[in-house]
Amino acid sequence: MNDDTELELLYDLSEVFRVFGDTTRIRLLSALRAGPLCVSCLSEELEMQQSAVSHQLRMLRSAGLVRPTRMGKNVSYALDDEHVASILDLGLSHVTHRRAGYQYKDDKEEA
Amino acid sequence: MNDDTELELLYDLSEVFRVFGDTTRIRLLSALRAGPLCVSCLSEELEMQQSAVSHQLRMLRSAGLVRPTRMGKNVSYALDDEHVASILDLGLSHVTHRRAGYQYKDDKEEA
DNA sequence: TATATACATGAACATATAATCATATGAAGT
DNA sequence: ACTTCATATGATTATATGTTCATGTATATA
Repeated sequence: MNDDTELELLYDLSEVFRVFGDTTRIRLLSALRAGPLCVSCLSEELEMQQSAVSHQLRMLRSAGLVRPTRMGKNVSYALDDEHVASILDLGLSHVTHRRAGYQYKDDKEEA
Repeated sequence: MNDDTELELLYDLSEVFRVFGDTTRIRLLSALRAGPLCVSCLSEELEMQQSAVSHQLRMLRSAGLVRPTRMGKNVSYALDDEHVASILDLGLSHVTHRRAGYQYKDDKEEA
């Protein structure tokens, strides 16, 4: 793998994480962990406007993290990939580990 | 765990991913995977201004992803946590898996 | 102490991004 | 065909974010 390919890979990598790196999208993914849900259900669950939810679902779709299935009038969304759940889990374990008391020497209060 | 705590957890989670979700920071983390490096080395490696690198290292520090150690005039940065490498790896495996030919029905060309 | 080197940081600016509003599309029922 | 319900999407706007420039701080060395 040459430097250029590696760079592209890193670009893709940061793009994936960027998609995970938003509160609304994380909440959507988290809600879908329990199983597929339609847009209006997600909208109620997060107490957000349907439009906002749809916009974010679109991003998740483009990133290949969720998959839509039409069910009559509704569209049901599901996590697309085992990786998605794994990444969520690993992130969670990191966060909870840090919460559990592990502290850093400085920068604790930084922006 | 009540809903409030869960919500906070998800906020923290998205924050962690947000930090990973930038090209410069991913490149920094990736460079540090091979071992600790000082700021000027990272600056050269990424071919970016020292100031930009420092700003991003500050974010990585605040997030607890890297740890600085002063070595004389230089400051050496290292990945702070095993989790960091794991998360990078898992993200990479997701990206490479998708690259390897798995394609989605639509949304392939979306923004 | 004066100077140089390495790094950090505040301010400013340009760009990216998420929510909202209005509206379009699409499916189901009358 | 018309209406209703569910979802998608374009445009707009407010905010967030990354880089640059200028400058501050810290360490080493003459």
